[in-house]
This record gives sequence, structure tokens and C-alpha cells, in this order.
Amino acid sequence: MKTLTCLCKSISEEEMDDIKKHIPKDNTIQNMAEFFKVFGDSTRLKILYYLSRHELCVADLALLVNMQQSAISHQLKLLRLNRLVKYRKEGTTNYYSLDDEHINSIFKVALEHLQEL
Amino acid sequence: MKTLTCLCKSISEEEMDDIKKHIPKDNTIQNMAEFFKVFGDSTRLKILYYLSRHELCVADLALLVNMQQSAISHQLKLLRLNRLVKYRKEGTTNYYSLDDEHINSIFKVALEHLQEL
DNA sequence: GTAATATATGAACATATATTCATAAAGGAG
DNA sequence: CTCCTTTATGAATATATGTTCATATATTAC
Repeated sequence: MKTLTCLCKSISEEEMDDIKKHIPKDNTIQNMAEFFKVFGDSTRLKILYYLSRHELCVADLALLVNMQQSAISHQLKLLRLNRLVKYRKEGTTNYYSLDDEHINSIFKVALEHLQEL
Repeated sequence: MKTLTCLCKSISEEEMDDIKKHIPKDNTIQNMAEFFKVFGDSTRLKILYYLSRHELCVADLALLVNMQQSAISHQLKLLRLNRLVKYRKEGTTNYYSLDDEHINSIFKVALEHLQEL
């Protein structure tokens, strides 16, 4: 009573082995997943949109996104760790801006896809 | 004792209003987030990789990803709902394949980004 | 020194998500 | 019809994640 016999072989064992052999390393896939996960939250997308328009401090972002300063700060930390934003200090104020040119291409691809649905 | 005075205005109120006015609709942002969320999981990324190489049935995918058939089936449902995969029936067997040409461009952008870290 | 401001952070909580298990549904073979 | 196979699905569970609250840190002004 095997669960996975699968006689459906439209593909040969050799082909399957070959395909399996060429899959990116588990670590790479994990990193890719982490990368996409960052974009998979509307609060972070809003932050990224606003920063794509203008360098902004945390309080301004909180105003624009209409969310607590603490929430924004937590999300900015995540974005920082993933190198999507950077900041410069000026007194107690931190001015955030985008740190990655790929963000715009990524937005574009996503919009293209969504427009076709 | 306001929490958000923010005198940091490197940006004028008018500019902020303007930027806020042009942000995509909340619904659009929500959809973008959902879209990215789909890619933000290593199991789904593996499935997408394998399907990019060959049309496959559920049991074969379970073998390749080395995960239970049920788990694969649940993930395939999600991928179906987001129109990233499609399938054709042949008897009791379902052959899955990719349903979106953007997937490859998306993979590429992500890899580019990761290689720069 | 104190007071006020901007930001960061830890704990707590609620919600979302991925996986497993058990089982249902549907088709093919006998 | 019954048995077997392939896939889908609902419930349960464990884990991850986003937000809030309270508070810490750091800088500036007085």
C-alpha cells in the first residue's frame, strides 16, 4: 500500500534525476524566498513606494502610511536587513531612502502580471 | 505631548500631499502583496522551478520536492488561485505546468539582486 | 543637570501560514 | 460492483508574522 507509486511517468527517471540535479542550492532558494517575502506585505510596499518618491524620515513615513511610528520602525528594520533601504543620520532624525535599483523593475513585473488578470 | 511632530521636513507639506495622492489604490497594493507572498516560500519556489523544467504530476512533484502529496496539493491550489500554474487532466492524473511567462523574469531579477549581496 | 524629540526595541498578542493526518472524491482495472 | 490509484480537502497543530504598547536610547535645547 505505497502512497506514491505514480505511474504517470510522462517523464523518465533519468530526466527527473537531471532536473533534480540542477535545482539551485537549498540555501539559494531559501534566500530567494526571504527576498520575496519582504515584498509580500502591503505596509512595506507602501513604505517602498513613498521612498521611491522621496527621502523621508520615520515620522513622515508614519504619517503617510497612517500607522504607528513603532510599526514603521519595525518594518524599516526588516527592509534594512534585506538591504532594500538605507538611511543617513542628521541629529536624532534618520532619513531613509531606497538602497536597491532592482525595486523598480520588480514593481514593474508585478504590475504587468496583475494587469493581465 | 504629540507623538509625531516631526520638524524634519526636508519635504514640504505640498510635496507630501502630492506623493500621497499618487500612491496606487489600496486594493492594487494589496494585490501586489498577495502576488509576492506566493513567491515568498521555498516549497512553492521549488515547485515553480521543477515546473519550469517539465510538466509534472502531483506525485512526481512530491517525490522531487521530497514532501507529502498533501502538502504539494495544498501549495498547488494556492499557485492555481494566483494563476501561476495550470493543469490538464488525464484520467486521475493531473499534469501541472507554468501558466505565466513572468515567472522567469521574476526569478532573474531576484537572482540578480541576491548575487549582489 | 532636566525636558523634549526622534527613533529603536522587547514583550505580548492576535492573526496568518505551512505542514501533517485522516479522509473524501473521482477515475480506471478487475 | 469492489479495489486501487491519484488528487483534493478539512481539521488540527505548530510556527511565523505584523501590530501595539511601553520603554529604552540618543540627540538637542535649555
